[in-house]
Amino acid sequence: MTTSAPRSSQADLPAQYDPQATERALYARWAEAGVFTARAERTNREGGSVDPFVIMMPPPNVTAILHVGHGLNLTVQDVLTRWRRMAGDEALWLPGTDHAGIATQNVIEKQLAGEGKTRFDLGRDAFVARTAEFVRTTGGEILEQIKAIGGSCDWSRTRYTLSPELSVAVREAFVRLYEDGLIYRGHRVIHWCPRCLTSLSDEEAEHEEEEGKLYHIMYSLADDPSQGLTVATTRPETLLGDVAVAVNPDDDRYRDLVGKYVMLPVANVRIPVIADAYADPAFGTGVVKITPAHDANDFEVGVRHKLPMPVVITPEGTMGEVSDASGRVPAELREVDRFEARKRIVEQLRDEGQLVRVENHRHSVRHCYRCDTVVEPRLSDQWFVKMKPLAAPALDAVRSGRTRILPERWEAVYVNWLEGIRDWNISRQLWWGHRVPVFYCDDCNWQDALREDPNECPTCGGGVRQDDDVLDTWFSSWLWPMSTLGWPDEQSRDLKVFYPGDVLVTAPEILFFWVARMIMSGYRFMGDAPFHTVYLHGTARDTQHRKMSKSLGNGIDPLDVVAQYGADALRWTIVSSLGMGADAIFDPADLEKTFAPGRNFATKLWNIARFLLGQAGEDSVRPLAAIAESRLTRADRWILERLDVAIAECDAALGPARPANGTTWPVQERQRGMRLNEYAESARRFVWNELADWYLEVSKARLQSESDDREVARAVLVHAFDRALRLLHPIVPFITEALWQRLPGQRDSEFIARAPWPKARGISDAAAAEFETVRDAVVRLRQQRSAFNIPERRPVTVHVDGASQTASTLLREESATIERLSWSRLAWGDPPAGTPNAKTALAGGGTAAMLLDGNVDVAKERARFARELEELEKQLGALEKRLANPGFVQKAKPEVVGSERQKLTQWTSRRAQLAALVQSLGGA
RNA sequence: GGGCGAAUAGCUCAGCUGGUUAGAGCGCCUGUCUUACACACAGGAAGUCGGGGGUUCGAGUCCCUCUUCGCCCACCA
Repeated sequence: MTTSAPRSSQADLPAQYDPQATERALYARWAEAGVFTARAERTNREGGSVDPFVIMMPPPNVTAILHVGHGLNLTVQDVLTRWRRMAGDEALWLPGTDHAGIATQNVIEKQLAGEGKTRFDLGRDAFVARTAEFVRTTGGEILEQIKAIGGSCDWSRTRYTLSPELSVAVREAFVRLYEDGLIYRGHRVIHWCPRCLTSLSDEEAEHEEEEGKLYHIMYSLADDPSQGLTVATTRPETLLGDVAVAVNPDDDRYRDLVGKYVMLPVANVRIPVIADAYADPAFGTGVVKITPAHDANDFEVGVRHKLPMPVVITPEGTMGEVSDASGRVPAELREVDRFEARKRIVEQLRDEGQLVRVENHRHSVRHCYRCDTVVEPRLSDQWFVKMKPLAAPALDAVRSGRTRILPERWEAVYVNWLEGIRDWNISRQLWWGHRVPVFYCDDCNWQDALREDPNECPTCGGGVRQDDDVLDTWFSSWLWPMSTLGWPDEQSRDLKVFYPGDVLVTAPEILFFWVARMIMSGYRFMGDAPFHTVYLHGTARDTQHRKMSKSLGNGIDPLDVVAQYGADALRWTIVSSLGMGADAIFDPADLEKTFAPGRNFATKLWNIARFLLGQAGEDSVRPLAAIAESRLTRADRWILERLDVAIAECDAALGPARPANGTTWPVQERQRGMRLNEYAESARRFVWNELADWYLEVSKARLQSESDDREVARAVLVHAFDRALRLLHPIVPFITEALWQRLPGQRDSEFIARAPWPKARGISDAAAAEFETVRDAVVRLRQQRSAFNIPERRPVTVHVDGASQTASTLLREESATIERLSWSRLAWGDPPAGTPNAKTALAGGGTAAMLLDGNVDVAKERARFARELEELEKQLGALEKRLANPGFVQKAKPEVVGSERQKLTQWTSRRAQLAALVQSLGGA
């Protein structure tokens, strides 16, 4: 053994960890060594022996710099990926970005507006080129941000939804669905954003509750102006597009009027009174105005009754005679904004005495999810995907347990949505995106969806033109789990090896937009779901529980946190906050309060390493397996057992990585795992409260000795810390890697990032439990010192008496440890006569009574014990009652009853001890 | 309108199938610059588990109800 001074001491390591100096360089080394690159040949899908573990990163929008919500999403994925990589899987976390159709186009249009231009000034090609250029820089920045927070993505497989490769996939999917009759051109009322100038899917038009008005308007009978019908509407401006008023066929009030005509105010056209069950007699007046071109329900009525469908609102949201509306819009209302027109029309109705009354009316109004403009329902021609056939297998996936959704409650939401699914409007009147691959010949009316651009019309040889619209951005996203792996090339190696993947990590907001659709496309094109687990994490919110957003200015820039506290601190705080399904609350006004715990934890790890390197030295240590069990002390056995417990808890919290049978989640496993906060807490408790607070303190004396026991202590210490670093690496990858690299001893990998995940030793013995007694004794002595204000450094002698034989032996054997950790000296037997003493006692299994000398207040101490005794009596009474209860003994689980009995024994003896103490201290 | 979730220490939250004396971090109080760490150490105070009712031998945990907050869905003209 060596007694020379360690070659290196903690002087090498400054007192505090500096993430800035560490993180970037470490990341570069990982990347250079290809640690994050998935190797297909190692997997059992290609003759290798290990399972693949695949996570597809939800591609961030190229427009947005990352906020802490992204940080949360990415951290979860990275923790899982790093965990599985260490656990032996061939882990693939595939990164990429999303071209984000509307969002990106809006950004560029805003830029142009600043220059006093519109996209039409540039023209389509120039606009697309400019957007692509913008995306090149922002997209790159995002990927750098992911690296800064430690994301262990496989950068060799980075993808982009608008890349040539993925565009091929998008086109293939479109053409296949078109050929299968699942994509069709629909003429109907859709959601239209007058600001973005495009149609939106149902999901993109979000409901918002608003305080509105319900206007009651008189429509006079055409043949008898003295009579009329009162209709109720929230949108009077649409009356210009009215083609009928509807009453319920069973509504006696209006039966006689069906078939007659009314005069439409303002527009002054005759429209019929029709009978349709859509009119609800109980709502308003029971009479509905029918505006087929500007209301989805009215459109249905219009179709049923073969009514004309005049469009009276322009794409820009102003009033106008767009189609079939000749003579309906008065000249003074043309080009007037719809909300201004509403005011004017109401005024006019009031003036003409047609406005019966106005009442307040709370209702929800749809808004554009990108710009918040009130959406206008408009009759238009759009491309739709028929969803019912796609939804069926996706429903079955979740019902059967092929794919689970966590937290479980979202499964019901998912099922509910899919059961009522409606067709998906996929065409957008934008320029930024995948162009609809449908071509037309204006000469012979030929039309088809094609994989390759045609030069001429295949039917008549005439010129062809491509559809002007682009596809919903989600039409590329929904293919992500397969397009990123090479689909539609069925021979693609990555596709064969890494599809289907494992876990999808995202926020609940895009369950419908994205998750459900990926499952649908997975079944449609690959015949299987793309993942077996959907983990929906909470939303990042501020302390007022408001969603963090750019507009509210309450966001946190993860890079700020990285700069101030380090990536590990950011990740630690995030993971600690990840209760299953719970939102994560961060305080943007107090980063210190929010992220200091993570930084402090990193510093703690750093200092454990400083101690280890300084006290234990960097000389090689024996592997634990080379040390005979008999050489291990109680403390050694205890910390090794605690390590086993920590490993077991971490494994249980993270849960099964995949269903046991590989395909379907059994009921008992379906909700297990993915408790990242519990995993973090277990690991933290082990390394801080057990390893650092106790084992390390206990080892100090041994490490300073020159006996062979020093080598044992070094071996155990290094082993335990090594395993702790491994357990923590997925959460705090940088500092664990930095420290692990310096650890003396055996290396079973070049990087901790690829080192094997810890396994429990599975050895447990009574000696480990005995250390708990030692710990109890130390704690009790410290409490006494504190209670009696005896300074820590002041030596006191503790006289032990009344101990049971076993406890006495144990305490004698461990007295050096107890003395050291409690700054006390143990002596056996009664104190010298005449010393002013106070009795005290040790807790737990050590039943020894002790005397603590010094100038202590006997009465005060007696009172303390009396209080403790009183409390114990109460608890003991309840316990005795419970154990005397036949119901409990018969019905409770045997192990519960057993532990209660054991407790009774312990408490009873403690009671006797306390009673004796109180008495000996002069108590009544 | 339909559905779902939350309410536990001053703050942010754990507490998984009902069963130790309900836990953690931060904050607070007392002491300590103990040769790894004051971003730390030791000790401590602090909770009628939102209100009410019920089931049970036993309820923070299950059921009903009320209150407050939040989310999702919706063809409330």
